Amino acid sequence: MKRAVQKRTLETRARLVAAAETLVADKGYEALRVEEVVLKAGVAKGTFFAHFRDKEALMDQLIGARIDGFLDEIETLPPPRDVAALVAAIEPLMRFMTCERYVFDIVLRHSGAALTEEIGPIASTFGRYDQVVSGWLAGSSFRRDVSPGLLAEGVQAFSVQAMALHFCALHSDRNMTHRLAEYLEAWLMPKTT
Amino acid sequence: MKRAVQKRTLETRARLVAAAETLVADKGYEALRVEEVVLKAGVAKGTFFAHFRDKEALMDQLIGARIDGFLDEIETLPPPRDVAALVAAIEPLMRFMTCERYVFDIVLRHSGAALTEEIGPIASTFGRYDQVVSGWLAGSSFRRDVSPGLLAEGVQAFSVQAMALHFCALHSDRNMTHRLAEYLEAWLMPKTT
DNA sequence: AGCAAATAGTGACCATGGTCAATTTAAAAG
DNA sequence: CTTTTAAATTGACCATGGTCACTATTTGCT
Repeated sequence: MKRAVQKRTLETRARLVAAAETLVADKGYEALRVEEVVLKAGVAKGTFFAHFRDKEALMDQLIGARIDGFLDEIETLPPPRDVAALVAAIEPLMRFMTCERYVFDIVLRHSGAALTEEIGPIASTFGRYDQVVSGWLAGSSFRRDVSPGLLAEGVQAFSVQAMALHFCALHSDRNMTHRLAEYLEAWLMPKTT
Repeated sequence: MKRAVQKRTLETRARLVAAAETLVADKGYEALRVEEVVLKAGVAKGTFFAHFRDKEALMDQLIGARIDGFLDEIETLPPPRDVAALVAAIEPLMRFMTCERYVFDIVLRHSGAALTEEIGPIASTFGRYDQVVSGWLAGSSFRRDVSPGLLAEGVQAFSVQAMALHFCALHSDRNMTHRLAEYLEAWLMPKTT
């Protein structure tokens, strides 16, 4: 027989998340230790793993929540008229995703859902992202020879590429958006003869 | 005063790599344990870390070597005339990179060099890959409105995307190459009106 | 209320990657 | 050949994520 989740459960979970968020705000994602989280939340270590499969599951949730926040912002924007506007729209999100190498690694690892039924927070945001960009591209002045869905996947692929290159010392910080703009210009507005 | 590397050093390193390769061949990359490697190589644990910064550095080397092998093959091929040929050429490499999720994660994490001077084996192979594809695209019948270098970066971005989606249960195994073909058709031969 | 079943929480314990002061070995100097 | 010095090796030790048998609590039933 199945029972409803107890209030206690929600509280504990909330305390764990709150503790983790505080610690992250203080020292960043990479420095987060499960030990510190449970200490701050006032629960035993085992409890943590009763709520999260592993440390990454917590990260998935924390980071996914942040990404969702950025997507909320993005959704309020009008459809971009050109590549520059598109890049400007998603720049804050990209900045967050590359705020730490560790964060970017986690985002990458979770961007594709591991299993169909087990779509995590970050994987969901990628779906949302695709949705938003598809919508933008559907009624735009960008190329029309391929579907908006495919176009959006391409935007995602190039965004990831631009972020990945951001971590090479060769390519300096502010080049990330320039690089993306160059990619998207070629992707969304090919000038083939 | 600096001294030349001792023969002993090379031998030890070779034994470590050989032991690791055997173990990987037997149980795969993810199951590799440092403990087992040093046991098989007949050295102490500390010795391992005197030769490799961490376990990932070993993985970088092992996987990088394999990728180089695939690139050797690829380089013997004639420049592909169309997208299908291009995809067919790089398919074996993609298959290897996605043979384990763990392998793909490592490849991703190392594909961009961490520091300019610290370009690891995998990062080098990505440079080589770009080189090869650029060469192919330079004198081809694909689009010419953007540089071969940029085109090659796009091929890389789409390859990564296709491989990443490969791990979603939604997209079945043999769809990886189809997906890539679709991307590259749109990327390399845009039919904009 | 009192009991039974399901759920939540605990903390000692384990697995494994990684460190480092001490030791051994090889090469150069005298 | 001895001494000196740099390099290589060692293994006890640590850090940290993760497990699990056991205890505690809540919920539903009679």
